[in-house]
Amino acid sequence: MSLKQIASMTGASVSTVSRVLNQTSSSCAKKELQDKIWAAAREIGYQPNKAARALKKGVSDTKKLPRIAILMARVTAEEDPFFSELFRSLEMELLLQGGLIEDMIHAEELGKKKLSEADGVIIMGRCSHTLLEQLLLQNRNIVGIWRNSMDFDIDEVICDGRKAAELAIRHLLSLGHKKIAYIGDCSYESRYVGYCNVLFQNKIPLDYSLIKQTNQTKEETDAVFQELLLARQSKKTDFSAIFCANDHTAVRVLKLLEQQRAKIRRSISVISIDDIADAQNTKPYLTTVHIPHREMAHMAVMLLLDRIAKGHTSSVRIEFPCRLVYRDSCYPYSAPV
Amino acid sequence: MSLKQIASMTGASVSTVSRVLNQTSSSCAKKELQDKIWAAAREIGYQPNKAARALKKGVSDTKKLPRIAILMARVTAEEDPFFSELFRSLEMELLLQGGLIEDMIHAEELGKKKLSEADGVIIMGRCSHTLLEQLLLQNRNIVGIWRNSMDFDIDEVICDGRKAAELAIRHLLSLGHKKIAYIGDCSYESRYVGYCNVLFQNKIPLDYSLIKQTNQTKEETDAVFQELLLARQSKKTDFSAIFCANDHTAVRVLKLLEQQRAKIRRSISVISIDDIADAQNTKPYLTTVHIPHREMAHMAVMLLLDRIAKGHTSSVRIEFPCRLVYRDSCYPYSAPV
DNA sequence: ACATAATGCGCAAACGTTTGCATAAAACAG
DNA sequence: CTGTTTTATGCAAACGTTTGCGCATTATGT
Repeated sequence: MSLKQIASMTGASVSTVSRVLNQTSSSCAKKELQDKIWAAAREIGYQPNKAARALKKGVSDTKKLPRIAILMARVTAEEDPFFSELFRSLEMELLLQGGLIEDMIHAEELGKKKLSEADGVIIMGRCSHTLLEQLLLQNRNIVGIWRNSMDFDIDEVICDGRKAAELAIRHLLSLGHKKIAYIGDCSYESRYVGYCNVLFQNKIPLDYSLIKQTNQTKEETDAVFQELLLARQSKKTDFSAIFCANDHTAVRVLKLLEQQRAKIRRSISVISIDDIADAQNTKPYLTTVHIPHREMAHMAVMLLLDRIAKGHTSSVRIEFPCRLVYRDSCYPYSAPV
Repeated sequence: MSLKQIASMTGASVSTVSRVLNQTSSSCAKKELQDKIWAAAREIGYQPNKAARALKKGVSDTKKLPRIAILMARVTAEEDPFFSELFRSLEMELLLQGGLIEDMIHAEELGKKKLSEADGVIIMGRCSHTLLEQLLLQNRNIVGIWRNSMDFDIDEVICDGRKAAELAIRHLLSLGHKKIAYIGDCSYESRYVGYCNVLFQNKIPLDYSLIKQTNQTKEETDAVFQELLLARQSKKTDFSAIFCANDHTAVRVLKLLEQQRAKIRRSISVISIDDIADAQNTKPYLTTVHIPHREMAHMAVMLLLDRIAKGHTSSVRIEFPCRLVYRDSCYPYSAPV
């Protein structure tokens, strides 16, 4: 399938065919011949050879890669493994889809100059409204990922924390648990809301002695865990399951449970949200809610590159579903002996 | 930057350079010459011209276009102009992004054979659950557009009808209207829900004599309009605004209002949803809620082609916001004389 | 009817590669 | 030293386009 073929079909020369099909100028062939050429083109379903065309036109083969800045909170893998897994996914997708990481900026140290040089910005996690407003003035191509907020007019790729929590809690309920403790960072409001929601729907009153807020340091998790244990031993509150707001905490909790097995004398179910890699290094393996961060990153990058290429019109909200991963840390409820 | 340049730098011929750099066979040049060529290549930072290479290698430039089937209800532009505008947008985006419309199938006459040949399917509007289940067995690459349902596990591009309606009704409320009539097709549940919601939130009881269901034929719209007018003249219900579930109905209603201006003796606000092209051909121009069907189509096609290319993993839900378009058919409320 | 301008069309070169074939040089076997 | 294989290299054609140039044909103005 080529110009040559059309040429031989119509008796015209290759150059004429080229000129007609490209409509280089209206005066390059008689109407009659033009029709014949178009007919032939349609007949064989002509599609111009892009390579040849690009070659001839000398189109710069190296279309410059869009430069992406990533704006993120300063979070180490130690503090939040999920966050850094998400970041890796973003990196990978950028590489795969041909984006160039222009810069990685921590929200606090935003030197604005850099951002305006980037073609697009990915915001990971929370950032202040004032910052976002500033950003919007400089650059319309912004996609937010992993920020459960919907206030502003930027593209968002999200996974609903509330729904994830509901999935987890419903699972515990279906196993017969009623007294479910909560250990969570205060930055996971939506997951906490999900926890409360499901309990409320099932007419289980909140027991505030079972609800522990913590930042995610190991020390504080340990302390909070001890509080729970003490409360339990004083027979005031006897929970049979723990819902952790994220895997990072849950992994620590599993370790503590293992260490204190003797004291506890009853298996306690643990469930959480994220499905980080470490969730499969625990004993027992952690049952958790998977957040599809690979797919989310894929979508975020695709969306951003599309915005950069085609221009931004209407902002969009892309929601991914999460899914329960059944592993070994949840047991059917059994009454205490 | 080309082989030729390297050739002239090293004194070798273009063919030799090509062979060396491609390592076609280990025995194609003396060690010394090879080194010289590599050195030169490094010096100018040689990057092979992909176009030329593809051309020569005859790599099928015509990576076959994915074949898309569109599954849609049988709706004519006469019956629902928005639906056909959306369809046009889809057609355009498919063309633009390099999809091939394999077939257009009306849901009722689904000959299954065709669908399995397509690489992907776009479902426009509602379709039965059993049909969807069948479809999922044949083809995972399905994206739904314009179907306000979320039951199944397929990609969805949506615009929330409830929110659109809420936008419209809130606008009327902000203009001071309290008695707002509803004329709508029964297939627009979510818009009806939005209407009820806002009234409820504002403690305005529903007046069922103001709520008229209709299919969208001109005749029935006319009949329903007459009913409303009669009820009004009997002084039982005095509405000052009409919310139509879609522009198609609203356009007709505006015409009827214009015709009967003498009888009505008071301007009645009209608002609806869709923002079809005809909404700007009315007198007065119709105030309505814009549904970004172009952007939705763009996204749907992009998503589908991506699924086809990369495989489908987690289904996703993409929600576009709608936006109120202020035109001339809504007036501030003024008490009747 | 003639000069001039406009149009219609083909030839051939070019874009940067790759590769079959030819040739020259080297290596080897006798 | 001759004949034969192997190795090293260049020539030129091809891939499918686009486009400048030139020639032939037709239309236009006087």
